[in-house]
Amino acid sequence: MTLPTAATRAPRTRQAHETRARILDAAIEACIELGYRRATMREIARRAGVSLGNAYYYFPSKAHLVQGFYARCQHEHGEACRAVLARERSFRARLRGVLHAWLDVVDRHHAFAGVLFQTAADPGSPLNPFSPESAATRNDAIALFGEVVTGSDVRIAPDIAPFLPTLLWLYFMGITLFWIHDRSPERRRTRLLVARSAELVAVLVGLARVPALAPARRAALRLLEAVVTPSVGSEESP
Amino acid sequence: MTLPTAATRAPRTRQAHETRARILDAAIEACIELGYRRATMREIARRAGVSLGNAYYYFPSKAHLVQGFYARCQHEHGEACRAVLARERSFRARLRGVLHAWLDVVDRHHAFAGVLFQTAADPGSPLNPFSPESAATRNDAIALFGEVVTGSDVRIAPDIAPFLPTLLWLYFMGITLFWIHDRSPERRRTRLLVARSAELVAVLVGLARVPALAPARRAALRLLEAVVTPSVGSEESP
DNA sequence: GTCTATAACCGGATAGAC
DNA sequence: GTCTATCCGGTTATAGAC
Repeated sequence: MTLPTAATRAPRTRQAHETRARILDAAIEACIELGYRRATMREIARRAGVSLGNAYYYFPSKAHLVQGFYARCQHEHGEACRAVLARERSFRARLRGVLHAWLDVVDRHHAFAGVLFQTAADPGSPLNPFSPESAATRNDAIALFGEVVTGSDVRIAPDIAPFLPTLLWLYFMGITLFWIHDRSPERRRTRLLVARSAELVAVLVGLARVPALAPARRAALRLLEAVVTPSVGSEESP
Repeated sequence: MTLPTAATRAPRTRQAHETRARILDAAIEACIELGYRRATMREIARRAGVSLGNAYYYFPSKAHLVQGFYARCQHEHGEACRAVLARERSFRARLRGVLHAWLDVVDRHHAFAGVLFQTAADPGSPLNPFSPESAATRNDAIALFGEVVTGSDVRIAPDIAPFLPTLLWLYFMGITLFWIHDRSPERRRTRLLVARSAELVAVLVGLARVPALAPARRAALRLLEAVVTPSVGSEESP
């Protein structure tokens, strides 16, 4: 999470690197403690023991600063998934496990996730999951869903296979979107959505190999070819 | 588009109503002309010939002001759809037509749609399509998709039918999200997405009635029951 | 009680000195 | 690389006019 990003100034000296890390840590801490709004740039700078201007020297905007927080969550998620993927063999269980692990990581930050997502929704923002700036992060996530598939016991229709990791990642984005808007106690609705939609996805992936469903598969493939570029090195397109 | 909303102060006198309309018109004009960012509240107030504070008397935030713009687009879309729905009978053509009509209406505003959407993405924003404040707007849109279904020649599986309008509306939201991020010339990718995904949706709706697919339909229904409240008076839930 | 205005406040972002 | 001073725009407080 202290890794320099294309969009932020890479520290040249050892001391600079530490300053940058201190600012980022202060930002994450302040966000958790105060929420996004009250974690003002001034407050973050104060906690880091630097001036406001100095914080902006390292991070061109508040959004860039928050990107570090997201990266940390994704890192934690990756760790949590290792156990799941080592344990489960069925596609459905692997998919469910990975999604629930995500909720386990992010749920305690639900309160300010909305504002965070708001920043991410701007096509011009570096936090935007479709942006070039977040390509590395995105590809890691897509690769994770690749593992969900390859390590499992399902047989995938070969023409669908190259699109599946990206598709699952898009599905994951959808779940996250639902979670952000979920106001049920402890986000139980999202948990329910995960359980039931993972079930459905598993059924659909199985059905894709049934010969009688060729017309539907053809329609789906034509859609995918038009709009999703296949893995690996994959990337959602617009 | 000058209709008072729950979230904005309803004008009591005739003169107040005109002032409110003037502010809204100025806002829309400024947004189109200058883009969202440069359409500052001060500039909008200046164009409307009122003070800054007065603008805030009628619209509690810039987001509320922009909601009027969205409402105008939706109104235009409704008009454009009348011709489509009168002309087309096939489900696929009706769906495609309604979606293309939407793109026809909004595409010229693509440049600042991103920032607009950013406001809409905040769960706390009145522009948020899932918010209580936008229930009226949302229900109108869902009703439109109800018309797409009922006026068409398809037979819908009866257990799916009550969910279909809301599902199509969610699909429509997804298309809009894609459009916002679409950087291809003239948003051709979105047009392609509409054509191919409408095809797929039509095929799937047809398949829902095939008896051999009962397991998939059951999984889908369990998902819908958990997470989507059925029409009419429908509302996506969280 | 309904409307309008002026003067702040606050926080993200920038300029430019050291 | 670090600072101070400043800009700019969304938002709020509040006083007065109808």
